[in-house]
Amino acid sequence: MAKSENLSASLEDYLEAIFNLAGESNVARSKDIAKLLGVSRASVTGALRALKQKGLANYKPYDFVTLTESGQAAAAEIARKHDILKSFFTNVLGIEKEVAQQAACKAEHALGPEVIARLLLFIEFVTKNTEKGYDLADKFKSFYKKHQKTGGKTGR
Amino acid sequence: MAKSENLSASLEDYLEAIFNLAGESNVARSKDIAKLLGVSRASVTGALRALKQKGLANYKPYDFVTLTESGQAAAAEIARKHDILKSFFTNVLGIEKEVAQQAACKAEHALGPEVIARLLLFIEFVTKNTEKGYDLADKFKSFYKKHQKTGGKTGR
DNA sequence: TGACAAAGTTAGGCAAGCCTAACTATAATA
DNA sequence: TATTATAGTTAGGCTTGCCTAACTTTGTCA
Repeated sequence: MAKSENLSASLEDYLEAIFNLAGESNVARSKDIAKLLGVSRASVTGALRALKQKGLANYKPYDFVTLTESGQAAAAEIARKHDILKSFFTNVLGIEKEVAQQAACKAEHALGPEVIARLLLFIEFVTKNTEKGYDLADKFKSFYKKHQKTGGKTGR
Repeated sequence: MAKSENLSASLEDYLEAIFNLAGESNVARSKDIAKLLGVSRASVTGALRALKQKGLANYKPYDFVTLTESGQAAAAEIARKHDILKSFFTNVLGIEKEVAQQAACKAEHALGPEVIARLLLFIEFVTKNTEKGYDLADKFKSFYKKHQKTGGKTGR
């Protein structure tokens, strides 16, 4: 099983992009990957070769891209984590979608698997607490607003 | 004022290392920086030149390193954030010190200033909640333990 | 003071990722 | 089917950040 830990942050981005594109339209075109990631088509070619070499993508020059089984699995796992993180960033921290997405993409590699695992759990915990009526996200939002007014040093 | 956003993750690490070393012994030697960051002395030389060029370090070949005023300020800010993050990772998430330190160092650049600012605020909020008797960290710890026993998919 | 060790620097290389420009393959249509 | 546009690839280059090996400077001590 290909572990995502072997993947560079950059390759993870490509993998996730392919996964998402393939999910939407069943087709991942080089051009769209490039656009989605804001990168040149040439860079995509390089990445595809790398993903193929790692056994994550079925790649033939001048053809559509699909993910191998382990590529699928890795991508799904990456996407799952990103979604959780993103929702924490947006729903709890109140961050804008775009920014949250970006941050979620980079988080795993930066923080490392242990911190991420625990953080995901923490988010789950916070979410459950919310359901029970102790709405942490809401409470935090008031806190944040108050903090803004009183000119907290942490805010921008 | 030199903003830390202009600094690469790597240079931030060097800056913080110098700051910490200088704090302890008032002297930052190339050798110690190298050791602290797990990097060759040659790499340190390169980083010092970069920091000087950015006006953050007073650097002369074959001499000790000190930080300029803006270097000090930037380093202090970086260190402050790292400390907060680290304490969240260790105290709330229950991550090991070393790992937490590493993650904290990389977090800012990966997550970006907005997410970090909000996250620091969130940590502050959680901490305050703790003081009021609703000990989130503690509650999370039980949650985590329970989750471990029941074989959660998010855990390691 | 002269020789040696330690600290620091320079030179040269490597890998990852990105770019642009030029080329090739594919597809679409007159 | 020949032409042309579009997608994809290749070639060559740049930057960042790291490395090792060899060299220089500095400091120590006999």
